[in-house]
Amino acid sequence: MSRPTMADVARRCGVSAMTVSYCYNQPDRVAPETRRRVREVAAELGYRGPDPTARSLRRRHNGAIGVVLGEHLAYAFEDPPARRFLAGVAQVCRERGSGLNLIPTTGADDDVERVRSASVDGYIVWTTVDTDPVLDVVRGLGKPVAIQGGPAVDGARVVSIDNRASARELAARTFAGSARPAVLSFPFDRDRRPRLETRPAPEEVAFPVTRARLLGIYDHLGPSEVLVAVAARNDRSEAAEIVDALLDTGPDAVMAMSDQLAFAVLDAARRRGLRVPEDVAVSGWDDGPAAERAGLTTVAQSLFDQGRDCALIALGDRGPVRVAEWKATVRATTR
Amino acid sequence: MSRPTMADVARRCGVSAMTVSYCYNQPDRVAPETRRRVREVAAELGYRGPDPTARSLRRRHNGAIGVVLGEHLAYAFEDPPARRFLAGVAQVCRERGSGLNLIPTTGADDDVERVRSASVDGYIVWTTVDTDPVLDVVRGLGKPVAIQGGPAVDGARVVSIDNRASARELAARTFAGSARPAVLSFPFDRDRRPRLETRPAPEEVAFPVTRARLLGIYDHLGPSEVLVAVAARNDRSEAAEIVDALLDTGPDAVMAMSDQLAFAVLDAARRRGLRVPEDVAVSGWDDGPAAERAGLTTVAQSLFDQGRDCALIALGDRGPVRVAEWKATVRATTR
DNA sequence: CTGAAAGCGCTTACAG
DNA sequence: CTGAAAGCGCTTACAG
Repeated sequence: MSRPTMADVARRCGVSAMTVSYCYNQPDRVAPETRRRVREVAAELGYRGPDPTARSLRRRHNGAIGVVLGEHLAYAFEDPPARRFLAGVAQVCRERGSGLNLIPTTGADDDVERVRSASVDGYIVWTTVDTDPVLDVVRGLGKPVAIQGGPAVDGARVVSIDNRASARELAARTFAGSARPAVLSFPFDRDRRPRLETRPAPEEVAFPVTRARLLGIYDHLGPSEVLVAVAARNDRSEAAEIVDALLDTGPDAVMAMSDQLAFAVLDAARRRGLRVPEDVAVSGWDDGPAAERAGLTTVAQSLFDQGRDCALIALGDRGPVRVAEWKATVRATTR
Repeated sequence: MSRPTMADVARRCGVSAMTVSYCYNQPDRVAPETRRRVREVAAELGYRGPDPTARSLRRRHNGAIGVVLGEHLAYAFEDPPARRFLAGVAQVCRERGSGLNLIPTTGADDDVERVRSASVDGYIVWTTVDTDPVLDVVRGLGKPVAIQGGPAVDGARVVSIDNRASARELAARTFAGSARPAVLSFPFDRDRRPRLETRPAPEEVAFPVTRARLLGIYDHLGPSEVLVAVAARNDRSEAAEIVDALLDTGPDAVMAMSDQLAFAVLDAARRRGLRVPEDVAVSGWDDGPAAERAGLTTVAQSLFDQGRDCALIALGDRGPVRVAEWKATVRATTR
């Protein structure tokens, strides 16, 4: 006999399997003496408790949520906002005794199958492109789905700040008195091709969060021109090159779509001897711990709390989705 | 009918359940026309494929590994070495189409049950204390277990560098010409009480990695005295206070047990106007990307590769455990 | 190329 | 306080 099963313990013990089951699940229902004997035999046989998979099948409940990250997984451990978000998810998992299943996807064919075949009770999708096939899969599974940031799709609940409104307000702060405004944007789509564009059309942008922020910026700017640099990813050092290209055009104010990207602008400004905010105003998003230290003007939002909210949704909480809070935090990097 | 099952599809299609099963698992065995009809009916009914839990039970295989982290989970996303390790684990998971289950433990009573009831095929335990009850649980489950760093226990395979040998060699580099050597150590146990001790006994140390490094340092020092500062955790800013206490004693060389802790020493040295290495030599462990930038002398090891190795073990790979490689990388912070 | 049947290991509503 | 039985949804070796 390899691993002993509940039936083995029951047989050896002279009781029914259900009595053994109750010993683990509702010990109070079992006579103390019986319980003692069962535990003894279990120990003797090396039985360590009910098989989790069989239990999940029977109970129709896995005790785990799946978190879909549209990136190589190292990303989840590198990107500061993603980390804060996941920390929030993890906190709820702990409170609820739930498991946390990480499901990285990269746009490969097997993504969909890997997402579908995870034994989880609900899904959290980290913000992705409008047409991500993973969205269709998770919606059709009859399990709760929470999406951080967007896109908004039927059968899923979105946890996000109002990106457009926050962009509008931040633009007002960052571009005050600016003659040559510029934007350092997240990638527009999964291509992640870095580039410089003049007032790109919002329809070009496949990531809804990025699109909404661009729209908010346009709301503020009206019809005026604006240079938009597109970073390959949310990475301070990797953005250095595109930031250099942007600063070569001589902007006097740059709205970056994250603190990390804003730091990349501050780094480059320092290298060039530009004064901030006198020569160039800079702002970001997220208000991570580093933003305060750097005196960065930024949109504060709690990715941690959004992680918590997503986890609660994925675990089946019904209540209304509360719109995540944000606040423009004005510090020293803007005029 | 809530979610349709395989049997529903079969019935509606006029075939047996096993034919439907084959359509998903070995499509070639099914006649093209039958396959087409099954897919059609499945789509019509909203059947999205075999239930993962039922499949796991039947196949006796979950397609997932559990990673036990003896910390609040935010840690996994904050600690640089842990992140590199997990990135390595994640890479193997991707290659093998396996799931990745994060199981944070904090020493609470329910730890053991949460670990036991994860539906996984194997476990990875991130280095922990000798007496962690989780070790006994995972060993008794009849599933492969890999432990990063240690402790070494029966029924589990350890993936680690030779910490004692690396400490011996690093001590030789760091303490060359030193009259007042000191150590900035990881915590000794789960208490994580920061403190200053003079040559603490190795038996005091419940974390085997920390103990082995201390032993290696003593190997080099012989019977001489050495001051050991114990940090609460592997965190650059959090260590500032204990580092200050250490520097107040005027050491001329500090071996820190990680790059992060070494940076904490460099930070404090800079604040005090101490020259490195002239006034105080500093070294660390891990050789993360930041170490090279800082010119830090450190023990290079690939936590990423160790993550890969642990994942392969947890997935059932048999081959001999290769001892992880390390190399003392001497740069500018030592004499 | 397709099917009948057994069984993965458990839990639960119901009876006694 | 304990048990007989059904069933969670699937896969597989075997037969035809």
